[in-house]
Amino acid sequence: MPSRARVTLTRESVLDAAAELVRRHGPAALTMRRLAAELGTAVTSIYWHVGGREALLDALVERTMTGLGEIRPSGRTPEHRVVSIASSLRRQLRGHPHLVALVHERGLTERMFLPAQQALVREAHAAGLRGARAAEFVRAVQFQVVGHVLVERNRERAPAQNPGEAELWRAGTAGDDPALARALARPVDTERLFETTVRALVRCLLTARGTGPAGHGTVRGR
Amino acid sequence: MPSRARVTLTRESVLDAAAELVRRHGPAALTMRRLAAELGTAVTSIYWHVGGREALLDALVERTMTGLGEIRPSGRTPEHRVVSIASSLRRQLRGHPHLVALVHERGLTERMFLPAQQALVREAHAAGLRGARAAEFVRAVQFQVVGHVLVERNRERAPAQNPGEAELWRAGTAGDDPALARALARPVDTERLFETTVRALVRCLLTARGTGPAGHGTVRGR
DNA sequence: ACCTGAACACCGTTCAAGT
DNA sequence: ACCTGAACACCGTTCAAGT
Repeated sequence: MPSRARVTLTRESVLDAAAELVRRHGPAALTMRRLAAELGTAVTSIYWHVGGREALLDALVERTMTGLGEIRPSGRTPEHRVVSIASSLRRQLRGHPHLVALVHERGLTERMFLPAQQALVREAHAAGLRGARAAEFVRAVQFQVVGHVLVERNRERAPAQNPGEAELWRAGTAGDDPALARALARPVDTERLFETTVRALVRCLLTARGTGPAGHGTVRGR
Repeated sequence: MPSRARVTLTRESVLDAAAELVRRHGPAALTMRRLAAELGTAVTSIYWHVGGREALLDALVERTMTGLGEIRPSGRTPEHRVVSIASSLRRQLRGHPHLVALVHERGLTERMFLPAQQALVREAHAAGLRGARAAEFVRAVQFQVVGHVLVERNRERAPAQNPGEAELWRAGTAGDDPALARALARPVDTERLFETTVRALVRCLLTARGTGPAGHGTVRGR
């Protein structure tokens, strides 16, 4: 009260500072001591407001995730609308690159997809899928989108692979298909790849007619 | 020389001990000090043989990866063979659960797929795909398999989601489809999901006829 | 060529003590 | 109710010194 050189410390202000630290320098830069320095307080004050580092990260992930915004499907057919849901989620996650790492580290990748699930269920229903079939469709899209984002983010921060695709496909390993070798030596256009694969997956799963999902494994599913 | 209470320290023996530590207690347990204790040497000796922690992890990932074993496609059609390649890679990676985390942390997920690329290229050719189309196919499968493994491994070590799918789909949020709600509240059968999605993706990409991969721009794909 | 301990600059967390 | 510094038990890495 007397000095007021700083904003009064609250749970919110701690989370703000933490989020800013992560945004600017990545998750590794978020140490309790550095955060305290940024806030101009003693390290131990943070423990009073948000608990330890684990709790802090939990709260941070939670807050960022709820702020991600609505999923608004667009397009006329279910196929287009599902692709738009997937693209929209991907775009949102790419807008918070460090969040993806944070969420992954904390074993919460599944949570990243929860807000999109309802939207997907609606599209599955619109496409005539119900029950377990619809559930499988939702899960398939979920795994593919989240998985793609994880791989994409990962490769973005790994500039020099060793040995990378470029070297692997320089020699005559391509079975007399130089165009293929050239294509594989080039960096991936991940956005295009994302749309292509999601579209292919959706098309196949939504139009799969007949006796349910393709049989699998040793006996015969369902 | 005089005491010889321990095996002579070599680069190999250091890597052995490190791999064992990771296998038994996870990557977080691999600290230089603990490793030294395990080996019965001074911490600094490790630096002479393998360099710092980064170099150690690099070497560890490298060694484990080369020991993963061959990819042996089985099945009569390209579709079956591609699915078998994907399943085989997934199985190998699941046999080294900590490796996946290690590789991901180090931004090397792409490397996990390199040994499988050649096999996939052969199948793409056998299916009549060439050049950029074949490359896109390989990449699509790559992203999907690696992405799936990442998501799968991630959800395995996140026992209690909060709020999880179970809670989300308990209420009447399923649009009068109780079977769907029940299915989404249940844990995922990831193996089945993996096979279904890979099969769907492969089928769609291998049989896509016409003018090349689906258009992707802002306007309207194909 | 190989190994050592001491030292440095960091961590997260606890706890008794202040106001 | 809120904040503090001291202390504890850890980290990875460097470096001069040993043999």
